Amino acid sequence: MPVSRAQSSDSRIIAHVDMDCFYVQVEQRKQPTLRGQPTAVVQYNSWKGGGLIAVSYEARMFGVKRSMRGSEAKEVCPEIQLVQVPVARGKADLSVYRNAGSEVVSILSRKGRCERASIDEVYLDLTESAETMLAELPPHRLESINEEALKSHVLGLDVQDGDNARESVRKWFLKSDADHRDKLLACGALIVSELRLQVLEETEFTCSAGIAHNKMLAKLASGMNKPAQQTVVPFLSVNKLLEPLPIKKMKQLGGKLGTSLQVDLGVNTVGDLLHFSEQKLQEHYGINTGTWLWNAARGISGDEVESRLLPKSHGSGKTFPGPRALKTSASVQKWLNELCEELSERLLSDLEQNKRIAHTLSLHLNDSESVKKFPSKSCPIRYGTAKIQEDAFNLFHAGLREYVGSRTIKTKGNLHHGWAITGLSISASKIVEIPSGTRSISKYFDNQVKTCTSEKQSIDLFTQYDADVSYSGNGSYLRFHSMCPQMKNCEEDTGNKHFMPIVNQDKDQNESKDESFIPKSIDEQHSSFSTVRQQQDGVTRDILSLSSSGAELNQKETKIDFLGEETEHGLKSKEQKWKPYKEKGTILRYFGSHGSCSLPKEDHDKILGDNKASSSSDSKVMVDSFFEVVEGKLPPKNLVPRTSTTLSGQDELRRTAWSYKSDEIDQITLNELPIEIQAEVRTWLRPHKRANTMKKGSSILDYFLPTRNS
DNA sequence: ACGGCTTGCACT
DNA sequence: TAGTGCAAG
Repeated sequence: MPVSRAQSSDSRIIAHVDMDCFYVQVEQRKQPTLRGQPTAVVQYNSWKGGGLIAVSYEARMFGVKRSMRGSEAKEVCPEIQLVQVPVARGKADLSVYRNAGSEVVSILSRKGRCERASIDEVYLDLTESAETMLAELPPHRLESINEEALKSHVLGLDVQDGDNARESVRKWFLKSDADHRDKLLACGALIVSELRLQVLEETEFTCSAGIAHNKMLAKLASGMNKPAQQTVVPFLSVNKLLEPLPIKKMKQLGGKLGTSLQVDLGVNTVGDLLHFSEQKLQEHYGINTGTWLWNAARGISGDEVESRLLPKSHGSGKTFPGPRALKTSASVQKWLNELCEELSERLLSDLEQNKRIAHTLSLHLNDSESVKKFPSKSCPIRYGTAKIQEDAFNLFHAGLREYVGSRTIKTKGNLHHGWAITGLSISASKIVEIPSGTRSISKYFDNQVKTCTSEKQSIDLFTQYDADVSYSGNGSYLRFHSMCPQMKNCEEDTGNKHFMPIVNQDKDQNESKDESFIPKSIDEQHSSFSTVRQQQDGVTRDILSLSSSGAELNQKETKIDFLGEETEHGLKSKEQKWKPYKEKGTILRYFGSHGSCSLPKEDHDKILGDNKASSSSDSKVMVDSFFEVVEGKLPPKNLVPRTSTTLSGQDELRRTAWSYKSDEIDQITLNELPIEIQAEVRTWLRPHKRANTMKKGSSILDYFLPTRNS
């Protein structure tokens, strides 16, 4: 049956804040003479004046639109000022805008829970702040309401014109017998108006905002009165707002789904959508989307504001339209190198500034020449520009082989290999924070990374690893897989998901001739690896630091699995793969702090699915971990071999799991650590709690199911 | 033969 | 999971 929870319990106060033509404002701040002038930001001026990506409101009045070319804009608005996006490494560089966005976020996140939704938008959950305000200093007790708040647009408010508007807004704010939800909204609007003023004072940027009872409505509202204004959506005006609204104006319905609603169901406004039962919508669009649509039409959205001030991934890409498409391996490599350089730089600053590490590197390509899509590829990330470049290029070859392999192709001497890359992008995802207790460790990392990249050397800074939080079986455990370049005799590990592509050099030879691409020899690659290995004489070498946000599960103990046997280094194989690290005589020494109890699976799932449950004060202990790879030593006594109950019998034979108790750590072991880390580890060995960063269940249904059951 | 470049999320 | 596709701005 229809969902009822959101309607009744949705007295949250949510704001959406949206910077006005943000890139333009950033440029205007840099160059104040542009203020007040019709201005647009363009990238790549050479072809038809470049493409517009942001347009000032003055320019919009002339009919200038985003997606116009610079020359078109000049036609409709001759006096328009066109500012170019900075270019670095042959591509647009958006870092100034990203940084400006961060400035804004740091201000807007002062009140309530803040979610950075894009480079220039945030959502705020102001429920608590609004409730506090209402309890302590409700608007009707205020002597005055600030100007900015008085300029609010309150939907459904009877407003004549001119000065009257402000007067009725004031009355709305001061109304003491208003609906409780409206009072909270009023508080929210006051808070938002103050935040917006702070943004203006501290950054010189204006923004617009919407204040409503959920994200969807807040977002809708923030776009209604721009620039530099805010709009409030009282509960009772929701229906009037939505009914006449063109379906495509709703977030998520601006694309194919919206078109389908129009074409297939004849739905043109949100009001039209009301005539369809939830079941009917589910029949057309599936259970999740169907329910979502049914709710959306009624202004219901359980979507929560996530607490997140930083992006979840970093990417760098470029298009090579039509004639400029990349047709040689060498040109792809060249551009990949540029993209990887940018990405690496951004990863490094994320590490420095936010103590975060990405885990996955992905490559996406577009090929114009064929209907068939070029496959995306990913692998574990290794820090250091050269490493990233190398891995990216390997990913490209892995994709390429798959791509051309599946189609008949006559290559011989033909520069046209049957592909032409029109889009190239590389991205880093699965970014996790290094636990706060490991600051000095991250610093240690940090220095190494810098050293490495500045010397343009390929040093294995981060030995590859894979943190695999397993939720299956009885009780959970953490599994760490150390990774290294695949050498001969490695057994396939079915449990591991990351593999580097195979680089078949025989196959590449044609290309190398044609395109002067010289593949790095396997020996070379190995030597860079063994350089590090050689240094590993008894002392700490490769240090892996890992925080697993998903690991905020209760664990009696954490077990580390590592796989088997040392591999040969001097192989002459022409193939290289990435596979699980298997070292004979290698000890993974592991230190961790652990929770002290375990949960039955249902509770376990509950925590995973419910952000609030685990962020509350009774949240369970976070598992922090830290281990190093040291050769030629036996496990310290405090590493007790165990058999993991979740492994199959065969795996049990191959794997050894070590669990560790923090109070049994061997001082000698500790003393082997770099001096600056020792103290840190000692404090860190004491169990401590950490905020949960676990995402809420993402299915739309998840938002509503809890109430259905209750 | 062009709207470029980034993000995030749902689905499978 | 990794890979694909959609959507937004």
